[in-house]
Amino acid sequence: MKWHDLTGDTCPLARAMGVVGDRWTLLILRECFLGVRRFDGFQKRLGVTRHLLAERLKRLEAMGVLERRPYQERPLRHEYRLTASGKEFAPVLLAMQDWAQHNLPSQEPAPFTFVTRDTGAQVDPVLTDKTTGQELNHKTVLMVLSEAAPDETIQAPGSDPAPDPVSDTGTEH
Amino acid sequence: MKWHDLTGDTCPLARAMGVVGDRWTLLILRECFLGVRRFDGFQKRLGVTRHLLAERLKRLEAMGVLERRPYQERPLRHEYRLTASGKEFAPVLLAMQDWAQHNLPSQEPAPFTFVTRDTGAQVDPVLTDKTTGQELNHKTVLMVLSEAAPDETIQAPGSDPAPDPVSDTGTEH
DNA sequence: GACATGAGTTCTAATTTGGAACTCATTATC
DNA sequence: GATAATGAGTTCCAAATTAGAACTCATGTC
Repeated sequence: MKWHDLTGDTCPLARAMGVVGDRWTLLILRECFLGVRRFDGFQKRLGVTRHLLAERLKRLEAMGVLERRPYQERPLRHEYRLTASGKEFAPVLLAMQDWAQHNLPSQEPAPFTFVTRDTGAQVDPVLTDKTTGQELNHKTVLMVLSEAAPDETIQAPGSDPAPDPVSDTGTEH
Repeated sequence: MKWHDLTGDTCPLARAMGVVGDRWTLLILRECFLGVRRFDGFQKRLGVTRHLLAERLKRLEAMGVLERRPYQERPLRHEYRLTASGKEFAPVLLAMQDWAQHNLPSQEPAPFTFVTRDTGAQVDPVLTDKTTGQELNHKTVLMVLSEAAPDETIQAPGSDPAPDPVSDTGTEH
């Protein structure tokens, strides 16, 4: 499977991987949210090679996540900014940061935080349902195949049929 | 920069990239949430090479996201299950799926959906603050460097100093 | 004139990924 | 009893991607 097969996949997560499925792209977006806009700004802060950075910025632009716009002429220079689509990526970054902070601990504190714009307080993110307000996590939400053909249903063959996908099946709590 | 430098980074997002920063790992986790647990199950559904799959599963286990446990002896066989840490990844997957569905559209419908376990209704995710209930997005949240040294502050040199990192600075709305 | 800045591009070498075949233990089939 | 089939990898080579460094080009500064 090639990289670009992913961007046309029917699975939204696979399409997302076609955009941010590498070690650098999400970090580039992190920098965007921190206010970085220029090529050398990204390059110096991330340490990514100029080659790859150019590649990634081009792809993010092609995907509509960033836009390239001139900030001066003579010589002509462009900067990269988040589009509306790029800005909507903020919750993903927040959720990912929160997960990593809780599950991939580090000695050092994180080099940045998310604060609310009005009060400046640090945020404590939780995913909820827009209509019911219910918290969304592995205990409350189930991922289901939409109309899978019978032979496409997932099963653990043998003695453990049709498990509840997310919950445990075994004897442990 | 090497792959494994990321897993020790002070930035949680960089550490997260050390785990899911490639095209396959997130899709492997997707399959886990759909109930897949066995090597050949992942391999057949994803089309990933056995070589890489073995690599990735090993890494997810090493990172504490999956655990490998025997489900039979003679011959000894193991299955892969989400750990508590892995299950906590659900909101990230949900946020990512939601973003991709809205921002990387496709002709075809998604092959799966997230529904609530109690009512079976499709979820409509939104990230909120646990204490205030405020919606968290690019309009309400700011990403700030924690105690950056003066020379480390990010700035667009020249005529556009200290921009509000996330909002627009230009004349457009 | 020599050096600096900003945004890339080009080149080669190292690493990672893809594809396919191979292993090994055990069970099922002819 | 020999021959597949299953499940979970491993091994090998070719192809693609990434890293690292140097180079370009237009302008601006000392």
